[in-house]
Amino acid sequence: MTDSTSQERFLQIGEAAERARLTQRTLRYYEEKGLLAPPTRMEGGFRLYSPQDMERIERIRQLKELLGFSLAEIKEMLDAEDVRLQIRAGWRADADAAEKVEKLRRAREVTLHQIQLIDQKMARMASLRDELAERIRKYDEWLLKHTEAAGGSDATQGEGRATVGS
Amino acid sequence: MTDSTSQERFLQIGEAAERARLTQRTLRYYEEKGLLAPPTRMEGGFRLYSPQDMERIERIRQLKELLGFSLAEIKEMLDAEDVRLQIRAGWRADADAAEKVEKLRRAREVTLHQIQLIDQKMARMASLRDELAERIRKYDEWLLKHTEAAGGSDATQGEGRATVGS
DNA sequence: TAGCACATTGACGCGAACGTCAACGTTCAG
DNA sequence: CTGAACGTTGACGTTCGCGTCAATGTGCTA
Repeated sequence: MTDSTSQERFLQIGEAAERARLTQRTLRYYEEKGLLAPPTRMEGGFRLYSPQDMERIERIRQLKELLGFSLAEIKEMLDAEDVRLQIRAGWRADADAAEKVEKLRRAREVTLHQIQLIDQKMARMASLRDELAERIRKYDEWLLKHTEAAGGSDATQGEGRATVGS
Repeated sequence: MTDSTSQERFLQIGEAAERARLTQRTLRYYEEKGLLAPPTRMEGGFRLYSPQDMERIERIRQLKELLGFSLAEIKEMLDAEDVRLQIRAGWRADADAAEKVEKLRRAREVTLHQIQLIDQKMARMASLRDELAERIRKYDEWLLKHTEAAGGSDATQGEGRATVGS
């Protein structure tokens, strides 16, 4: 098995973009903006994205679409986070000590801050959700009143009983 | 007391913008784009925002900042949702019946869809959160190793034991 | 009645985040 | 070795969501 399904190979920009659900332009743009490190190239100059690159691309999408950060903000985050990779690499060849510990602390703080932001957002989203769910209940109430009053044929599209939940 | 504290009065664009944490330009822009119905005016032409207007403005902010929708998307949502207000108003003067029930169904669907989007987002955010929390644990692990190894003085800023949770 | 803060419309400007050519080089199957 | 598919670097264009004048009108105070 030479791994035909998905992971663990280097991808050219076309397939990379496709898998990431982004455009080639976007990938190049991210690179241009320093969000993505310049990927390795083939001899002819074609970009080759490693699985790690793909991971990072995915992270960028998450941070952008899910949390709504600007690319500049995302860059900051990833930059701070990159300590991780520097660790995996030749880190034990520790030139100086305390500085790296400090970097680690920084990275930890950044990540923690992200978590806090997520928690805040989720809380606010939950409360908005409640508001909307309540609204649904009102709609249902009114609809019941009006449909049973007008004793009509109730055969509009089969949307089914979508659960709203707590 | 003629209500000096906050609610229940009409505001000019200056104060309205201030309270909403937006700019006057933004409010006018929203109006221009149809997100806000043209508010009432003073005789001279100055805009006067009602409490309901203020509510709507707040909703727009929520949808934009929290969920990251575009103004166009928000407009759609609010438009569909406006059935609610048409209900509160002279609705019982029902000219025709089925059409309004249909509008209600539409509004319900739109709201339900919003809820589903929120649920999806929250799920993805939760999983991202988990990932980040896991990362924090790794950081702590490494930090422990490196600080106990280098037998250092551990008195860097009092960040405290920030809980990461499950 | 003057003066100043506040508002109005119109128009142009701007940064972010890409889209879209154009002109050209690379890869690889046949 | 040729052709189609794929990629490369500019460079200019576009949309969104406002910012920022400028010229002018309004509201209220003194």
